[in-house]
Amino acid sequence: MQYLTFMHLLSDATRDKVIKAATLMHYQDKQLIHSRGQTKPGLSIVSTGSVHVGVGDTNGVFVMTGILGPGESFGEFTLFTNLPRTHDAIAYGPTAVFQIPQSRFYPLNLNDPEITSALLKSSLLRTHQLLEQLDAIRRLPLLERTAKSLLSMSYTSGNSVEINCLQSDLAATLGVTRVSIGKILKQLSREGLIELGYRKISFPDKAKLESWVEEHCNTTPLTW
Amino acid sequence: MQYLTFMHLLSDATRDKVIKAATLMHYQDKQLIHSRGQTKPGLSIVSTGSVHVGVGDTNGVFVMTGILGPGESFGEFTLFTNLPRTHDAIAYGPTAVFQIPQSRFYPLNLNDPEITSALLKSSLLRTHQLLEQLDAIRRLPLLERTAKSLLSMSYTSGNSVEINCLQSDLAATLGVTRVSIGKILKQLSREGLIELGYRKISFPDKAKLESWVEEHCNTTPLTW
DNA sequence: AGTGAAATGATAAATATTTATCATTTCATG
DNA sequence: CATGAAATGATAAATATTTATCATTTCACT
Repeated sequence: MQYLTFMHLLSDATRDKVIKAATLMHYQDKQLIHSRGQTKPGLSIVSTGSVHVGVGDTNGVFVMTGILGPGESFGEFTLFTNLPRTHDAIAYGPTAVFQIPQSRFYPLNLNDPEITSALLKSSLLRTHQLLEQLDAIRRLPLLERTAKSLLSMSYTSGNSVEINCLQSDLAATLGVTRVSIGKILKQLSREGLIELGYRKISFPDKAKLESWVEEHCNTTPLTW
Repeated sequence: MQYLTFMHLLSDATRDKVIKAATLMHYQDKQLIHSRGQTKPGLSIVSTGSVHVGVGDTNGVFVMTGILGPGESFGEFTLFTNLPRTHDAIAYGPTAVFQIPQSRFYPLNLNDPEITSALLKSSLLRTHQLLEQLDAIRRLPLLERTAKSLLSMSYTSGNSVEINCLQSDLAATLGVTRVSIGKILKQLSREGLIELGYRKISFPDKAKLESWVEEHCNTTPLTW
């Protein structure tokens, strides 16, 4: 999947042109890259590290809508609609991002149809993933959804045996309350699928969790 | 928003070329246009009528992911990835669809960068709508979510003052039961925001519905 | 080591949603 | 224009989730 990002869809020559047109910006962990309401359009591409995209709600909880890795782009929508940004983008860990303001993107795009084509493909893939996510929300009970989500988070955070996350953040991401998540997590830990810690959740037997998710979430081959 | 479909994003000249390259196919109500798993790629564009896109689940319930109206395209994913189709497409009412098989789409696309560009824009809009939907599921109660969803469906099905859809389909689309949707719809109709009919929901005062949604859903255009 | 804010654990009452069932309405059909 | 399948309306009991509270644990910081 990682090779189907915007950057990986470009030829070497075009990728070079894109990088030349960009300014490489560095961000520290938790540093804000873009925030809601900003009006300066531009294309951003993750170079190294990872970017969390979401919205900080009224209570200050960050509701995440996506995690972007190297090669993945964001900001396309503002670029093509000139509407203000309404998502926050935050660096997760030390992160570098290629920034291309609109003025520099236009000539680049006009001279190279490959860019539009790559943006189209990555947008179609993103749409596809979002459809899958929606599908999970509509068909799976909270227990299953939580397990699936935790597993997916374990992958995106370096495939480690534990993830650092607050139960309240997890609740916000899944769109339920902390109480509900608490019950679900206790249930999952009773089944030996996870272990609960302070500010972290660990996976004592990842293979077991994987097969549990496989079995209970009816992971339909909407993916490939 | 309602005129930002693939076809509406094209210039007259290019639109003519697209139509010339296409075969106009006619479908009866409920007739299958494409089904999940099919491998023959091609671009489809709704000419008249409406197309329901979704997945029939194990119980035979059709979980809808979108309603497409005149000018809207589907099948782009297969076209650009050569992967089997991930969704079923079903005609809702008498429907005509422009069909362009891959072999005829390629030369068309190569000679006219406008086509890729229009596909990109409509794909970005679709992604945008899906993000909004996800966000709505996570933060809005069912009443608000339903109103918002209905409004959005009215746009995607040609901005008409009524949409043709079963309450059970709507329920599956929102991921709740028909009983819940029934209660919510009654509530909305009591407030004069919608009118319930047999196999349809109409909007007697769209401006009122729009402002209600605006007010209650804290509707902000979401963007990456 | 002690302290305090932040996070987790736990509980009960209030709401919301589902499940299960049956009555009523609609409309295509014969 | 009568009929019956499909869709909608309606209800009660069972579950699930939220809201509101308070207790306990953890860990960074004195």
